[in-house]
Amino acid sequence: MIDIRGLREYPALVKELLGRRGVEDSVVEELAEVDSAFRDAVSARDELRSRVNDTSRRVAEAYRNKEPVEAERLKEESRRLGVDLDRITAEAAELEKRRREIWLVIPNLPSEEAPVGAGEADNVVVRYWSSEVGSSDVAPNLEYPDFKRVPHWDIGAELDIIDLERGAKLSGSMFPLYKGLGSRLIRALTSFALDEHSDAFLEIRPPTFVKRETMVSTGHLPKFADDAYQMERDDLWAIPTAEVPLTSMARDEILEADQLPLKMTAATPCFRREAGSAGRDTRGLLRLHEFDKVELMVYSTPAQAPEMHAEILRRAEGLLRRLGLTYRVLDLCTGDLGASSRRTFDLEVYAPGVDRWLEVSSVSWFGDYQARRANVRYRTEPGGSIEFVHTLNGSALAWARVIAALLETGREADGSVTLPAVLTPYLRGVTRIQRPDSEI
RNA sequence: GGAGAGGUGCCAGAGUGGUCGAAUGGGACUCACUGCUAAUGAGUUGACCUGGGAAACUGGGUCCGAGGGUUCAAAUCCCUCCCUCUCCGCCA
Repeated sequence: MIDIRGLREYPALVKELLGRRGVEDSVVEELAEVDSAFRDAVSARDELRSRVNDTSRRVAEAYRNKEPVEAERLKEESRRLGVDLDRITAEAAELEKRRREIWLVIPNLPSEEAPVGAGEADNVVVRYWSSEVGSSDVAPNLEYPDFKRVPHWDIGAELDIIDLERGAKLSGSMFPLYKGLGSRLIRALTSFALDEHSDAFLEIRPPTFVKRETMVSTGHLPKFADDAYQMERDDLWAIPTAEVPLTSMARDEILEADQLPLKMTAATPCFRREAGSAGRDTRGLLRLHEFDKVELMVYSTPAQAPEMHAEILRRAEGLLRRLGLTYRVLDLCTGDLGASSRRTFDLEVYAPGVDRWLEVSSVSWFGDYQARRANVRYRTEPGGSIEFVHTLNGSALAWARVIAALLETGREADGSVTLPAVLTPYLRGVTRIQRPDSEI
C-alpha cells in the first residue's frame, strides 16, 4: 500500500509518479475522496461514541448513588444515542472497506530513478556479461557453432534428463519431469546457490502453501488472483515465489534496528498459473507452472535499502558468472515494473539454442509498500520511533531457465553437455552429461 | 479425527459485567548513590486510528487470539473460527 498520508499532503506528486506507470489520475482521486469521507465519518463516530461512553459511566455512577430512576433515564438516553452510533459506525466501516479495496490495488510509486517507459520495449540494458569479455556496455558476440543452436527440449530428450511428455501426463503441460542427471542438476544448483549465500543469508525452508492474507501482504492478492493456484477447500495458496512467505515472516512484528538488515534465503518450488500467457513461450522450460528457485530476501531500514538492492543483484549476477553463462542486466522501466516494486533489475541469460534472452532473476526494491501491507515495522533506536521497514528480494536463481541455458551453452559437437566446474563437487565428480547410448 | 486445558502488555501472570489499557513480578530506559561493576532507591515504559499544535505536547476513539452477538456498559456472558498444550487414534 502506498503512504496515504503522503497522498493527502502531495496529491500532485503521487499522481505524477503513478501516472508514469499508467495509473489513471481518477483512481488516485477516488482514493483521496474516499479517504476524506472516511475520516469525516470517523470523527463523527468517535464523538458520538464518546458521548455514549460518558452516559454509560453516569449510569454506573447513578447506581452507586442509589438513584435508580436517574439510572433508567440515562440508560434510555444512551440507548437512543446508540441507534445513531450504530448507523454512523456502519457508514464508517463501509467507507473504510471501500478505501481499503482501492488502496490495495493501487501499485507502488516508482523510484525517481526508474526509467520512464510504457512497456517491455523501454527497459534499459544496464550491462552485458560474458565469460569471454566480462562486463560490457555492448552486447557480446552471439556467434555460436551449429551444435549449440539446439533447443534444450531436444537436448533434454536426447540425453533423457527431461521428460516433458510424462510431466504432462501427470499434471498437464508446463509441469516438467526431470530424470537422472537432470534431477540431480537442480539439486546441485540449489545446493551451490544456498552455499554461496550462506555467509550472510539465513537459510529458511518456509511452507509452500500459505494463507490468503500472506498473499495479500506481498501484493499477489487481491489483484492477481488469476495467476495463483488456490486450494479452495482450505483457502490455501501455492506460493508463486519464496518472496511470499519470507516477506510475511515478520508480519505484525516490530523489529529492533540492530536486527536489520535481516537477510534470508530459501529454496522452494514456485507455482504459477500463467493465465493469459497461454500459447506463449510454452515449449520446453521457457514458461512453467512449477519450477524450483532460490530466493534472497531482506528486511532493511530505508537507509540500508540501496546497499541491499545492490548486494542482491551482485549475488544473483555472481552465480551466473560462476556458471559461465552470458547474461544482461535490465533496469525495468516504469511501465514494466511489478505492481509492488519501486525499482527492479532483471537478469536475462542468453540461451543460444532458442536464441533468446531468458529472465532468470528479478531483483526488486519495494520500499515500504509491502511492509505496510504486511505491517512489518522496526524501532529506529531503543525507545525511539517506529517506522515501516523496507523489503527487497531477488531470485538467485530460478533454475528451469538456467538449466535451459546451461544445456544449450554447454552442448558439444558430440551431443554431450559440459557442465560448469563449480557444480562438479555438487554432482559427485560428474562434469558432463553424455548421451545414454554412448560409453559411460 | 476424538477428549480435555488454555490463548491478557516486551516476558511471566492476576483479573469473571461498570471506578481496567488493565494488579503484581521480571525486563528495558532515565535519574540519584557508588572509583568501576554489582547492589539499592525514585521515576518512566504499548500499539493503532482521528482531531488540535511548528514542536514539546494534547483532546477523542479502538485494541485483552480473530470475527459476530447480548447489554446503557464486555478482558469478563453467549456463538463461530483460528492457534497452543496434554491424552487417545492415525501416520511420512
